[in-house]
Amino acid sequence: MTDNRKGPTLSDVARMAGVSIATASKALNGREHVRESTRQRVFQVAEALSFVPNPLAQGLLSGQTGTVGLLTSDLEGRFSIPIMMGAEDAFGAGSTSVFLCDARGDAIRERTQIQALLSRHVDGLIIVGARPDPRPPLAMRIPVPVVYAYAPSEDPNDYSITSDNVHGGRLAAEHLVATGRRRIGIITGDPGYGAAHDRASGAIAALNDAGISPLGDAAQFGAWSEAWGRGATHAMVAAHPDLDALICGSDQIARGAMDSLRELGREIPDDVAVVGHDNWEVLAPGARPPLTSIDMRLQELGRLAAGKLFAAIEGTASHGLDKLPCRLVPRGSTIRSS
Amino acid sequence: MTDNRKGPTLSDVARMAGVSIATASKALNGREHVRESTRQRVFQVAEALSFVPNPLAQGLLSGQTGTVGLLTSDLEGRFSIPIMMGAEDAFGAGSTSVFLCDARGDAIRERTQIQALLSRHVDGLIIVGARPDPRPPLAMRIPVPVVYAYAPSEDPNDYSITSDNVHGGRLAAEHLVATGRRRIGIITGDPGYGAAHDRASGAIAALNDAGISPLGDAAQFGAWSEAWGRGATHAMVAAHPDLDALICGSDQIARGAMDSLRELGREIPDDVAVVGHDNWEVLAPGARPPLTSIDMRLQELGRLAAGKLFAAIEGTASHGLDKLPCRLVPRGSTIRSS
DNA sequence: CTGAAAGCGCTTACAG
DNA sequence: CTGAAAGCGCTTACAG
Repeated sequence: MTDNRKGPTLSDVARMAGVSIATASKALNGREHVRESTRQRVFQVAEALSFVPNPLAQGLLSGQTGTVGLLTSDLEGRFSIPIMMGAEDAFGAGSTSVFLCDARGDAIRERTQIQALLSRHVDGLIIVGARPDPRPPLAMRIPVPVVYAYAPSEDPNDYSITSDNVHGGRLAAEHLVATGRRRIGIITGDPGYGAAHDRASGAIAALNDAGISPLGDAAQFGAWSEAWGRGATHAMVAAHPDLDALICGSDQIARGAMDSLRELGREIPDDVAVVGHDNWEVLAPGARPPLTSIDMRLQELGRLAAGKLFAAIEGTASHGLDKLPCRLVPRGSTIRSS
Repeated sequence: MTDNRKGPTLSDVARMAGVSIATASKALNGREHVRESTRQRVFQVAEALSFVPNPLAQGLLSGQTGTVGLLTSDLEGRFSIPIMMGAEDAFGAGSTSVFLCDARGDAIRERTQIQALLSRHVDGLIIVGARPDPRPPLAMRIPVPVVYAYAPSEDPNDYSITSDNVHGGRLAAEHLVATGRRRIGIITGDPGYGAAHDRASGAIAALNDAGISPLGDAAQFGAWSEAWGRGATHAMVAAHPDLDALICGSDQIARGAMDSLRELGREIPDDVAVVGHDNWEVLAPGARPPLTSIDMRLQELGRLAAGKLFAAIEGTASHGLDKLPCRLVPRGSTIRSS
């Protein structure tokens, strides 16, 4: 399990290459004023010893550690993990590492984790909120660049990147209209979420563009749960027996909706088409039929966030809010597979 | 966004307290041979300056950094996040931080991430596998203690802690027997998973203890999916129309099973009781009725793993395999709520 | 082109 | 009880 902890050190390399450690350092770091043959020799020795510079020592000088902290409050890891994967892609292997910490949606814990990250001298921070709505900016002075992902910061001076919820709603509606639906209901989540309103208004705008209105002339708000999806669908079918499509604010709501539709004897997608939101691997493809859903492209979101953070670390900070367009993933709940 | 990067340093504290930095260091670290009044003065100054020692500098000396790496291959974050939370609990706030990295189930990426973690001088590693089955040990020399969680290492010389799948299966069966069920079927996942066999054999052993056998005299293996749960349930009902309970290898399978039971006109739990496995927040409580499930106590698993790792870092390494008993969470799918 | 020296922030023997 | 000095591993002006 354990082994000799210490690897070779720069002075080992220097000694074996017959140069001073200053020269060895310069050679390895590509500084100028080193004879080519010397550089080569140093490299050979370094390779032979499989020398790896100690980033702690480097960091002590430069203040940079090649690490970035990703602080999440998303207990499920449902949004954070794809975002983290995207961030890792952007930073590339080896050079910069991304470390994820969980704040558990707790402001105190958030402080503690940030202190821990900061005391380890991360070069930057990506803050991933628990919900897509704007959140207050970090309540402390942060000496490194910060990027807010998924949940934007309320401070327009910060840089944030979030999913374009209006666009997501629009995509869902356009897809249904394009596939011939006209009697379309909207069932979405907790009215306390701005994202719920955004998705609904995007959908409604697209319907209006097609000359129609949502059933009941408004979206139905409730909760982000299957149970709400079931209940709202029952009510919707009772009020509008001729409905032919449902736009749902989340995959969980959509699952509940599909459940109730089946119970009420409506065939999916023949009688009623259903679109979800999140394109969650666990829920969407396994549904019966597989659920068409709006994908927020979280991995891409993470990639972009990391790119902005990297630029800020290098000195070019961004400000304001970027919105990443969504993508519709069509499946059997809206289109009968041949 | 940015600020004056550097905080106060030990020598700032020393200067303001009118002592040498050696004395300041000793005072702050509780070393002996420091007059009490001196210590107090140093502490006051440190507090006033909100001095935080630079762990990079400390680490350079001690070789310890107060960080632990948690390497996961669990893309969903479904198992890793609770384990990480448990580990954080065990380490307590502030002293040791846990950083999560994602290997994406890719051996090359695993190496890269470990190199990154190691070059940052983590004090130890927790390896969380993607599936509960034994996995090969890390393919390289690791100079720090390692603990395998969830997926045990194949090397008995390593220390691993995993969920007691046999016990989980047993709990499910005992619960059903205790609530009066006798015609019990077992539908579980991919036969390539040892965990599937373990859960099934635990359940069968408990049934045997009660003097009964599972329907069809064996567990039905298939896949970890809703679709398999649906299909297997249809077959099970056809073959054993008098069944009164189903033990499922995962919550997803259970959800599929419940779906099919309802479709076949069986009331849950009156006609047929259903037990899942994982107690997954997303699927279990929202089911109709809420799903009784086996909880693997992943957070506790993380806590224990961290405890062992900490002990190993302190010099007391463990070896072999610990199995954490499961916990049954009863809900409406097995017990009619009053 | 090369190396001696100072220094990043801290800790630890070792003298006083 | 207190402090000057050396050193952890590296980089960076500054002399040669």
